[in-house]
Amino acid sequence: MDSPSPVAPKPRRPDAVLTVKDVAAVAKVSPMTVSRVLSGGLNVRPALREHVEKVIDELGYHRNENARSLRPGQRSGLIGVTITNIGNPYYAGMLRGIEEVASAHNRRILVGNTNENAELEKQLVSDFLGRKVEGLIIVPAGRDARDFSASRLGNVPFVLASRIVPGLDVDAVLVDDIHGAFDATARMLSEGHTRIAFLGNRVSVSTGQRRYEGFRLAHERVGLAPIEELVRLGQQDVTSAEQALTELLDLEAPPTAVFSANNQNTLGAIRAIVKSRRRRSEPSIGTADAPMIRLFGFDSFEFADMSPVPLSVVDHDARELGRIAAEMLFDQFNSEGEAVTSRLVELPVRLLDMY
Amino acid sequence: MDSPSPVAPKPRRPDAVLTVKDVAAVAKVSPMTVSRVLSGGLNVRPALREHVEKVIDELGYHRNENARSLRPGQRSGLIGVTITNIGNPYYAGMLRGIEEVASAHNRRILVGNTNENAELEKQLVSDFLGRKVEGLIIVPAGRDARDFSASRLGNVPFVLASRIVPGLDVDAVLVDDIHGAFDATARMLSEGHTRIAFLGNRVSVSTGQRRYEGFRLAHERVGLAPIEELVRLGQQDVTSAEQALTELLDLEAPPTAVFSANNQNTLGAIRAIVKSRRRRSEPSIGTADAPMIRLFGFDSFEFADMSPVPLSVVDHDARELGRIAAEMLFDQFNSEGEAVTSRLVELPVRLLDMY
DNA sequence: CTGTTAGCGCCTTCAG
DNA sequence: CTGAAGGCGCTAACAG
Repeated sequence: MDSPSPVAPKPRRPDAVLTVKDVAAVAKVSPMTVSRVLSGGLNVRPALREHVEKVIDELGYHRNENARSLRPGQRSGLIGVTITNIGNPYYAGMLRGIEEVASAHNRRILVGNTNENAELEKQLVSDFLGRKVEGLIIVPAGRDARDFSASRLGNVPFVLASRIVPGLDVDAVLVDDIHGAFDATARMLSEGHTRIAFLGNRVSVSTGQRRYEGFRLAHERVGLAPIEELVRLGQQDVTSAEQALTELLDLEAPPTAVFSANNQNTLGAIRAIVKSRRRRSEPSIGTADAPMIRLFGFDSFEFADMSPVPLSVVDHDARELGRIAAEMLFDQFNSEGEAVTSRLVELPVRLLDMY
Repeated sequence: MDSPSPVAPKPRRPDAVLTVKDVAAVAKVSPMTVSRVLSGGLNVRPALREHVEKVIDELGYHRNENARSLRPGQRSGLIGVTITNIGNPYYAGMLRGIEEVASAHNRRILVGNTNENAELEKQLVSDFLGRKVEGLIIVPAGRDARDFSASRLGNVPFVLASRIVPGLDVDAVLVDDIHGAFDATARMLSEGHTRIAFLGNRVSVSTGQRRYEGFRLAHERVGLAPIEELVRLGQQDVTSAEQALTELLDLEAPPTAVFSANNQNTLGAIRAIVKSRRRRSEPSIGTADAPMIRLFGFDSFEFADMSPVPLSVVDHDARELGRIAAEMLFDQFNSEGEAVTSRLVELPVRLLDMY
């Protein structure tokens, strides 16, 4: 291929990585001069600086950031992010927002998937701390506040994203779950629905709890209460959600409306509705004889507007949530040692009709 | 100076991060013993080991991995991943696959978003190299093979994922675009369709080019050629795809079938078809008078099986693609200096009928 | 089994 | 403007 190599670098070992010394040797200057050039070359004679820069480029040298961060006062430039499921499009959006802000602050992100496993989360955090991350953004899988104590976290600034941990008073950004669920439910109630099903995930997850709370409060406001036999919790995937709603639709007195508290449950609900109508040979669109069930889901998803079932969603921007979480973290960097009142941001939602 | 206080650790500066020395001082052993305990404590008296472990835990000490990786022969435990758009669910799936394998090998991942920007990509890679990543997995935004030369990449092992760079002979994992498009097209041809539209994105992206090639080859095999007026390239979003197909459907001799080369185009196609039938007051299902147009799309999506238009897809698993890319990278680690024949893995696809 | 020494790559400090 | 010395946290190699 191409090898008009003008200068033959002679690293000590053939496979060894280049160091400032190697560059210095080739450029015939001291390592210190190379170091200065790398840091902007403010106090270096312009001609020399250019010469050194050329050598750096020719050799393909990259400064060792790890060694650099070893010196006291130096920052590692790393932010640790742990997510319960990176494959989830929702968290992908969030990650994108985090990356965006981190990049703008010239930081890189270390990403770990906790798979909803608190033990794994602890290990990842510990590893990240070992890599001297400057801060952490965590979608908590664990529910034990002690695991997130300042000492366990090496006094590193951190922010909880999307979920909170009970009893843990720290910076966090959440979706406004309660208002979102409240508004959606209130709307269905105002449309005349009184038998509204609730499909949610484990209440032990803070979002699940908060969304159910909004659902309950909306009923309370009009002097009603959720109908227990129509409340199904704990569906973590599309299949179990589909099954749950199928069962409800087969009841003597089925629900006339459904609130699904997250994507998986919304998708399952749509499938259950479509299949149920097919099974009963009902038309795919609502009619006087066979009115379409009212469906409201928390969180939008890709192609929600292509849903075969009319659908409204409580929407928000995961990417924005990620951005805010990251901004909060960088805020903490700038207010070292100041008042430590923790902030809770609740990202506003909007109701969207996808039909 | 200070009286022996057995419990209270005395770090040099109040906010300084703990080091092995601090632990050693509190545990009343040498730093070396602490180091040994941290590395598994093989040659340490069990009682002493437990004592040290306890101190480590109480103090909340975390070993500095950056300092550790400074020693020669030590690995950084980092893999760099650059992706053109982390927010894209497709790449989120891929990232998950990568993380899964990296984790299994006890490596962490540094993730960067290149936003389809070759310059940004170069900067990210350079930064990652500075952090001494052991390897790189890249979804290339750039198309200049020189940017990926071994010297530019610091001789770090790397793998291209999802796309290739022309003229760059390195390990890569791709979807089997050509066969996928070929098989899909062949099937439509065997069903009797001869006027098949093609909706694709920029041919400059390797996947776009390869998918068109499969489309062309399938025609060639039966002695036909793609009909140029039915080929529309360059639609990057749902709206432009919808518009492109709408135009085709309004031709004197419209296509009887459509091959859409990616998600965005498939969704646009579905919309165009649904609206076109509505506009002409044709029933939403195919009839003898108004037969449904045949639609085949590359890549599946969340609601494919609920499409209002009968649809087949060329499906594959992005997570599996990520896994394979990571496996290939770790293979390279294990075959340092061996034969450097680069491997191209083409992930098999499967045709699915979603009706 | 435990401790001492030295040096990884870089940059702050201080001399020249 | 340039260079030399020293030390960041850690652990191989070598004592003891």
